[in-house]
Amino acid sequence: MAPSDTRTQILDAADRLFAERGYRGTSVRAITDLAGANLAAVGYHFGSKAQLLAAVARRVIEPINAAQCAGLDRLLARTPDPAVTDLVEAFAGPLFDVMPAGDEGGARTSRLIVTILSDPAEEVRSWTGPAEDTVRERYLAAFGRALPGLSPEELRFRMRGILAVTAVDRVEVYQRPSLACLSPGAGAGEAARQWAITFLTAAMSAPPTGT
Amino acid sequence: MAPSDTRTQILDAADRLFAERGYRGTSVRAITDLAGANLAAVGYHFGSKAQLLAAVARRVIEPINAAQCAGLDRLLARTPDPAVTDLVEAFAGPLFDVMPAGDEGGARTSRLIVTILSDPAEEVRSWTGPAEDTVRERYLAAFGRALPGLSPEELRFRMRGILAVTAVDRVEVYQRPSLACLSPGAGAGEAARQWAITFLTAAMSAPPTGT
DNA sequence: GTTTCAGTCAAACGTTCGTTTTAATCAAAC
DNA sequence: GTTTGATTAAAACGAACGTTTGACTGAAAC
Repeated sequence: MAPSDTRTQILDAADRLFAERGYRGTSVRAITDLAGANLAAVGYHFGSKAQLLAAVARRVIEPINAAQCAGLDRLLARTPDPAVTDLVEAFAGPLFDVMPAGDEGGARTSRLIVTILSDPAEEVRSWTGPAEDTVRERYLAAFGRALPGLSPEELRFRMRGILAVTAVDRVEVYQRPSLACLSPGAGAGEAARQWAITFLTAAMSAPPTGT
Repeated sequence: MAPSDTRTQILDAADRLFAERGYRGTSVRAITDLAGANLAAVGYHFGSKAQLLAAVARRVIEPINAAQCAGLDRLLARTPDPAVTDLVEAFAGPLFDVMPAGDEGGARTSRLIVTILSDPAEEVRSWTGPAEDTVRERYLAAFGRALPGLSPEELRFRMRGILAVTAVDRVEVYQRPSLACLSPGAGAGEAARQWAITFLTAAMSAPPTGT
């Protein structure tokens, strides 16, 4: 058996409940109940509720960061100056690829990410490591070469737009399933992915705003 | 004196604290302390913490909705088929105009809006009225005429993108002031407004994604 | 002068929270 | 068979929460 099966079952339960109810809206008791574990197991395996959230966050975000990094490496191996479309796809694509078992097309995971990223509490945002900043800086440099004439400030603004569009769209669909345009399954996620790439490529390629 | 000065002071305090710490992260005691009022005043004037949030939400969102509606009316009075740029500006502009006294360029109000919109709790999202859906449907129809060939589903996706970009950008700046590109004040907000219009006009005008 | 009533106040209610403590469990090591 | 060390279990901890209560206030109404 894996090192302490309860540990991963708690991670799974916390993953789901944090996404559905937020960090403060989820009690440790609710997590251990869903995981079929004892209340004290969270303290034993993770130390505290905040450290449990950090573990959940790392488990879901690290693969995305790795995929974004690998995608950029793949592009740069071909040409030193990739096209905007390719950069957009390499950066935003991994956000659509996360879909663990039981996740409705990755929407629940997206909900978890937004929950973590948008929570104002310090303890919720303090899980982050240096890897996230590194990959963002690398894409920033690549986009800067693909879009000469764009001021660094406006470029940063546009990169924030990429994250906003990819994350928020799927969150809304998750919260209000009536918004789901297509039947659930692989089809819906794939359509949203293509829409996002179209939308964001056009947005990123816009001429610079006059200062 | 206005009808119960404590009432508006509680509204102001709740506005600030909900934006800074979220709904669940803000205790009624913290609100009444900041407002200089008694703990029971919230129950007396609003009924409950959830109803206080609803009052705060209505107070901040209603002017935005009215401005969006008026802007569309103004455009439609000139021509039945406004350009995409004008529609983007009329829709996204009011989100940049909200800056009550003490708000750092409207960033705190944006934070409040995102807090309300992204909170998973039912009681937080249940403040909404029919006015919000109405104005969105009107813009949807106007964008549909300006962008023929776009499927209704992709059009809805793009409209969600508008909200995502305008809201999320300013939230991030609010949470991490180090991201602020320009010196604070009227200049920073105005630059972001122009960047957003450029970004979103290009995105909305993109040719339809092949099905 | 008395009544009235919206508003304020201190105090307490019962509940839920995250965390800690202490004892029980159980397979592997010796 | 006993010891060991990691894991689980039950119970309790103090603190913080939203809400309610009942007394108090002070100016207007009569």
